[in-house]
Amino acid sequence: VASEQHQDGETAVSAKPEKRQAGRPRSEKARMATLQAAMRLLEDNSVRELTIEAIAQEAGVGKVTIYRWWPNKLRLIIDAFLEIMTPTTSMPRAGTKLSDLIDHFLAVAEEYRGKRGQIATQIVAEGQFDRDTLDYFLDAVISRRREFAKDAVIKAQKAGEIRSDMDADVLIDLLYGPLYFRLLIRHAPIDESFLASLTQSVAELAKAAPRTGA
Amino acid sequence: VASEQHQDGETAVSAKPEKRQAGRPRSEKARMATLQAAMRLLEDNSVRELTIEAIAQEAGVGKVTIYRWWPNKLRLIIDAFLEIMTPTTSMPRAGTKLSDLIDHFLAVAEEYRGKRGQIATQIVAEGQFDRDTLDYFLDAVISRRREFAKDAVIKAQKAGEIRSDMDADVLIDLLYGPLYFRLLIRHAPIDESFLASLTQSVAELAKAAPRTGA
Amino acid sequence: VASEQHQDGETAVSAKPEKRQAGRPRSEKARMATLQAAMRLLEDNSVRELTIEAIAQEAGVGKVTIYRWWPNKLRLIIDAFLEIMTPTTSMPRAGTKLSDLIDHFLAVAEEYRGKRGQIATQIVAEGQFDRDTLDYFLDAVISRRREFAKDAVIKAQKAGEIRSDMDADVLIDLLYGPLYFRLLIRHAPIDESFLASLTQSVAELAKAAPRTGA
Amino acid sequence: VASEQHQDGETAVSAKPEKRQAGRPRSEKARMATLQAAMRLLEDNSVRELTIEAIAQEAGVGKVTIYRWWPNKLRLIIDAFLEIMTPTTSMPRAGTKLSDLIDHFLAVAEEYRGKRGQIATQIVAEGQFDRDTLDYFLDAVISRRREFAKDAVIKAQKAGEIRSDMDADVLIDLLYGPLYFRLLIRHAPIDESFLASLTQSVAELAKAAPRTGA
DNA sequence: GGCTAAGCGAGACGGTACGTCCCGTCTTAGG
DNA sequence: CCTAAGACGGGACGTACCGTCTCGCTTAGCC
Repeated sequence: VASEQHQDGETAVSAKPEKRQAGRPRSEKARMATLQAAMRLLEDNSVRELTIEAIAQEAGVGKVTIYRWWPNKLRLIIDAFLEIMTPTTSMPRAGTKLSDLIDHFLAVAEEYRGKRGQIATQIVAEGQFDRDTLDYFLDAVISRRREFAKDAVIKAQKAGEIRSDMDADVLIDLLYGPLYFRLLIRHAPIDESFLASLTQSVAELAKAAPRTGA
Repeated sequence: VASEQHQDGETAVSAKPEKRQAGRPRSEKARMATLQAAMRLLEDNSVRELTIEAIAQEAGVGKVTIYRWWPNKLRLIIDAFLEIMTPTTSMPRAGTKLSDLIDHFLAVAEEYRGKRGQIATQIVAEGQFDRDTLDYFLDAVISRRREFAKDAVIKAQKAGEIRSDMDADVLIDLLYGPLYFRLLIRHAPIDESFLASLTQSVAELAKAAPRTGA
Repeated sequence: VASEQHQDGETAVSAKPEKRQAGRPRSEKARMATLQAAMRLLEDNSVRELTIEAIAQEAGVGKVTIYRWWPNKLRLIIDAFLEIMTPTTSMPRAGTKLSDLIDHFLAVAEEYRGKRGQIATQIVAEGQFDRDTLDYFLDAVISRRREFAKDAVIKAQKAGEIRSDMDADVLIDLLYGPLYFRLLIRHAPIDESFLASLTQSVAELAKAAPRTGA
Repeated sequence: VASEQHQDGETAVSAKPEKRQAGRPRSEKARMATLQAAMRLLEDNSVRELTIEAIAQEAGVGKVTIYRWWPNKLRLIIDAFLEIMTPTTSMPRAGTKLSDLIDHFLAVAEEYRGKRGQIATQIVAEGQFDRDTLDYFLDAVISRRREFAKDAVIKAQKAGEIRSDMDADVLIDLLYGPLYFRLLIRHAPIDESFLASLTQSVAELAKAAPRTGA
């Protein structure tokens, strides 16, 4: 998916279309084995508990091979998360209806209630200690959804479905914020009644006629 | 604040009011030195970078002394966070006004925009890998505020300030969720305009007349 | 037996026959409990494995009490060795016969083939790293026997039982040296045949007529 | 010299003459640095005082590297003792003369009166608490000399230089026992007069005509 | 088809922190 | 003033991973 790797510094438009590099090419087999080993180990271990050493062992791959292609554990895990785990919540086409936004949110929420949410949560947690990691995850996961959502909001505003004095970012945060809040703080469950109440509130807010005297 | 320590198992009503325990009593000096050393080191290091060894060194305290009184690094850091850093956001008396709730929220948000928020955020992050840690932080920090907030909401509902068909928990999550969301994901700043927009939205939602046809 | 303790500096002839010192007197009970605990633990542990902490625990005695009366582990163990274990090889009266010397040697050898020898051996071993310990053991155990042995040799020389050009110290070393050698190096067993062969050789050497042309 | 290391279990005749093992080979540089650091530290510290940590530090080597190749401190020290310190007392060819045996003994005694003897002595001392250590030292140092000595004795017996009813082991113990005795117990010095008296006695004993009526 | 160069597995390397053990000292209250 | 209990500062232990470094061996494209 997004693994451009961390060693080539020639992203720029090089003269020839394909530089042709000498030597043995990267082993796709090793790459997949590594990603799969990581996911397999994530079944029973937290992101924190995983070690590069254990992944290399499990994958039957040398540690150096891992370090050659990923700068650190988290990048590898995020790649695994993306490549192997996330074909699901792929973006629908943004409709003009408020309900499209909410439907997508509910799909995400549903998915994140399980193992996947746990891992995403742990990636965000680790990201607190490594800005690059957080940014990478943001780019790869959060931003994509956000762009879709923002698109949807703006279209809906144009269509008169959502009142136009509403900040799109804040509206989206009002939807996703409480979800992540409960995922991370775990002070209360993410159950049907919570999701219903939340989406209803946001919908109501979005639809409300612009206050006249504001 | 809440550090009852992790070793005594006789909280029950023992025979005599004060059992009087043998041996040299815990050194309050060592305890404070440790907490202060932790905070001092947190100025320049992330929670992750802190090591028990460095704290012990900085505090002029034996490692064992630390392990005797705190089960792990995080508990120590949370205690430091509570004891030394948090006299600030102490609870006001819950008024009956919606604005009391929002004022308190703004105070918390203000405080969390700086160093303190970073630390809280890192504690929550570490909590993802240790349930006990998360619970401890929840109990000591989140729950207190939440109880106050919930109290305020309910009083306001009785006073007719907030419409009564609103789930108090969800309302509070709508307020705090987006704040934590931005603190943790950092996809957008926590600035005046965000806080204004957010509080206004929540206020509007809270005040709105119950929908008739729901 | 020999525990003069390491703190009082008033061995000198003080004015009054019994100075009468203030405060609670030393607890003989604690002293014996300590020595006995040490010996009990020596049944199953090497001198090295013993810790002051474990001895204090086993004896139901405070660590400080031990440190008050013995400067270190080894002194305590030697005292225990002397007081509780060694009434056996107490000195016979030195006879004038060579056979008295050899009989005593055989008694010592017999005793040292078991647990006791092991402990003595370990004390000597620890003594390699603490001159005081070695000296204390020397004074208390080795020297006593040596004095007896030397006495016996000299008497025997005067009586014409042992030839007079023989250095008494070397003769004794020829007897005890091989015994300690095998105890410490364990290259060969200390069995009947070894003891027979050794004592016979020494006896022969002691009796041999002085070489004429020396 | 004898450091076969403590991890390979395939000394047996494996299929191919040289198995060729994977991975980076052991660093001879690290090995020598470690042994030399150990010896350097032994100049000023007793065997007991040495710590693996200090050796690693001094050698500029990781602790794990040391643990990888030596099971404990003593094995490392013995290897250092052998490799770096002991080219000296290497075996002469065993002659048929009693004097060859005694000359060798005197060479050993001379060498052991200094630093080297101290270290050997401390190794034996530590060996009292770890059978493997003692055995390893025995094999590498004591046994070699003993074999030479025994060879010499037997040849001398065949040549009529030493009387044939003498147990070779006991004869050797009569020579070396007193030396080690004084080294370990330190009750008397190992000086010229002692060595002269000792060797003379043993020589006399060895030469003495077999007792007729034994 | 042989040459060159990078990728590969294995695993040793220097290093940092871990959590534990015991040292010898200290600080309580009680005897 | 001694005693039991036990907390204290300190230092070494042996272990776990880190990220780097050699090894000998593929595995490819280019000459």
